Amino acid sequence: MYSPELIKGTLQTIVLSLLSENERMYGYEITQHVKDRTQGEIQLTEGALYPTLHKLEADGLLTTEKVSIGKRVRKYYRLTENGNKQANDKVNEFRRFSETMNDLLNSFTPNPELSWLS
Amino acid sequence: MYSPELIKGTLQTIVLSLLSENERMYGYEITQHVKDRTQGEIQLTEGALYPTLHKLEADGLLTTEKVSIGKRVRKYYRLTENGNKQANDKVNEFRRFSETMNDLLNSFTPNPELSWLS
DNA sequence: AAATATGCATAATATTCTTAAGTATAAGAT
DNA sequence: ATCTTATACTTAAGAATATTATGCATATTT
Repeated sequence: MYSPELIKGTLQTIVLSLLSENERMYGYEITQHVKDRTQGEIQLTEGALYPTLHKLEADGLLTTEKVSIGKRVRKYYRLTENGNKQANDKVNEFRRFSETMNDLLNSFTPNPELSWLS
Repeated sequence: MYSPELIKGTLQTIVLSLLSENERMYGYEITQHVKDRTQGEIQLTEGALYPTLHKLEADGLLTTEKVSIGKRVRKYYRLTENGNKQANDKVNEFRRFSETMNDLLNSFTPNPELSWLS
């Protein structure tokens, strides 16, 4: 697992991009999808995911539909047009950001013994 | 500029990696260095940077020395041994994370018109 | 029958950042 | 000379976002 600070700020990007590939998904499905696709390296917690989904819905980027599965109710999320635009923007931004960061860290070579260490 | 959430959690990584390349640096120098090297795409704010430097020092990852420049006092930061280890760890972690994320977003192709949009 | 998996929600807390204000010296422009 | 911008550090208030924990309930596996 990655230290949690790193994942911060990428949750919306992850959710929107997954919903761009899949017509509709529900919360639990999203957590499993991410876990599987990252070999367990990114595990979304419910306490972070659900509030985020609610916020994206409130912002008009997602719509919901409830579907009964037996006695349980599943809540599916689907992108709006605006949500799709945001998905494009967010994913592109992350890719640019990750390049910028890697450039910035590029001159860095792990060195266990720097001469000037105190 | 990137949306601030994205940069969250990378500040320590940035600071530690820069101090791994440069024997010692002071706060303002770090902000300028990052700004220059990222073409202004990442601009550290003082309100974020200085508390972080103080925390890293409190955690024993950095040491400080004050140097008088005329009437002003400049505070230089330098890695400790532990700080250097953390620098290695943090940079490696970010690189892995950025790969994981890019894999996760990989199947994503920007598409302005998904058939199922609501 | 018990344990695990599925499924959603929210409150309390912690972390980390933004924004803003305060303080002060140095350098460049008008 | 004076004003503006750059240099340089600090801290407080507030916002945003996540962690941790709790609660509730059904379904499946052992």
